[in-house]
Amino acid sequence: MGRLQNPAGKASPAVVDTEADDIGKEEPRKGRLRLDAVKSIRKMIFSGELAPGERLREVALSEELGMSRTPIREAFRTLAGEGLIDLLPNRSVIVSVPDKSEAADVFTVLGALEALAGQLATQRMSLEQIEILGELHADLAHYFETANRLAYLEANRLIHEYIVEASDSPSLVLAWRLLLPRAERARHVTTLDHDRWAEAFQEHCEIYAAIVARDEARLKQLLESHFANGVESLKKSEARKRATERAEIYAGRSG
Amino acid sequence: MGRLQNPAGKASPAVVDTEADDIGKEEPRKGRLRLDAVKSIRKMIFSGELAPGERLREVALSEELGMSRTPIREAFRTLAGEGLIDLLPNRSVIVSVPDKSEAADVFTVLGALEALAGQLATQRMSLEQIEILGELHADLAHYFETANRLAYLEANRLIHEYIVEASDSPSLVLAWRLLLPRAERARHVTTLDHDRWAEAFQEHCEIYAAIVARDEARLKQLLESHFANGVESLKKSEARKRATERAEIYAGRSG
DNA sequence: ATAATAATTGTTGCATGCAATTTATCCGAC
DNA sequence: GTCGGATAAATTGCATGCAACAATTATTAT
Repeated sequence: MGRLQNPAGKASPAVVDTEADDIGKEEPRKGRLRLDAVKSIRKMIFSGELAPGERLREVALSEELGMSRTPIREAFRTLAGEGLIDLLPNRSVIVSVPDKSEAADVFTVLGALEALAGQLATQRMSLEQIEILGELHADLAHYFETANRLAYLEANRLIHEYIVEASDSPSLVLAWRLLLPRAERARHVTTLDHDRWAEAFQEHCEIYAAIVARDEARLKQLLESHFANGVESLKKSEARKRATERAEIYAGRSG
Repeated sequence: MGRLQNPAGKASPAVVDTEADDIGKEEPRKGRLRLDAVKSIRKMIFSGELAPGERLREVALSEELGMSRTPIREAFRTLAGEGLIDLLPNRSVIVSVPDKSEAADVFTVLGALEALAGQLATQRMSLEQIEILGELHADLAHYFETANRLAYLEANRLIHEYIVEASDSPSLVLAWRLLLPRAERARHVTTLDHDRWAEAFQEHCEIYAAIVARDEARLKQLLESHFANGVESLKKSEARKRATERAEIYAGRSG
């Protein structure tokens, strides 16, 4: 098993393709093994392949991802910073177990952050930026009308990201980026029902209008309620899901 | 926050690994080298020993801190997550250069976070927690009256931390802790003049009163203005400092 | 002398080995 | 049969070595 170097060796098929560059701002040039590890492990957590509370062993992951333990270890530090895994002293690292209310929690905090982002952005956005946002909003509208759920969610994320970055507040962007993976994880376990979808889109239209009008106070309020409504919908969805799970248990289904 | 059991019943705050808050240990214990590195490097950045933009070389740091490159490298990942350093692809790591308005920026965001924390805390705090907060506030008052500036700042930090943790919102705590080092760095370059000190203490008294009264709306407003006032004072202080520096340059002083 | 290029040095990225510590297994006592 | 302790296996933390990449200096051509 003594693998020497792995130069240019795409020999390992287990590596997932790395297309989206969600979080890192480092250019994925050469030393990308660590970043690949971060993305792969994050994906595993989102997909549920790694269950909450599950132990992450360095050797197992390194073999699965076709790299040595070092980049895995370093990826752990990054993921720990995102709160996706917990580093226990001399013991294994485990996938953090999301509190049952984590989804609501993270959206609440994101709501506060984006409300502030909206305030700052209305003051600081250039006309070009508002124009770009208009295009993004048009995309969103298109995906809503064509009922393209996945594309809509991506456009939605882009808009929120754009507003946050337009706040021109490095700390705000930093904190927002930190929480984003958790929100994504939360989103992966919930579903967007159609009523909420329509409502959310309507809210987005108002948000866009408030930005164009540079109505700071209104935008803040809109963003706050946008997230609060999302949390509400989420809680309902969760309650429904729990009820379904209970029903399955009673029906004798185990998996 | 995603932790399984709380080991040995130590009612530790809701934070995961990040960095354990032990006080200085000279003995090269085991399993803590990485955390020591994080703390040491952070301190160097705060103290200015490592200037913004300065390159961090792994070997130099490892020799200075008496450890190998590995824990240094891992510490870099953590610090990069905090935004204190920037990781360039295959090049050196550099101390991130704080934007000249970073202090105001980070305090603005912290203000929004703590305003939310206050809202949540008023709903969720137990009577015991309020009692503990009362003790912390009494400490603060004592240090204010005895004009013990350093102890006051520490007590101040403890109170804010306690409120944040009392929010019982893992995401909020996570984001807050992320920004804290930046705020500390900002604080290290500013001074608290006496007028602002008195004003801030007065605000703290009102904050405490609002918590006892569980007046959510008022607390939120108080915290917001508490931070806004802090930012204001900061900007004035910065302007003063810049003026002084200019004067020194004209006077021919270089150090 | 200057500019382009090649050799050299320095630094980061990754792999691997070893020691320390934790976790798991087995055996005996109650 | 269950609990407790000693031993063995597994796993993490750290150190170190090697190769790739970047920066720097030396060399050569114009």
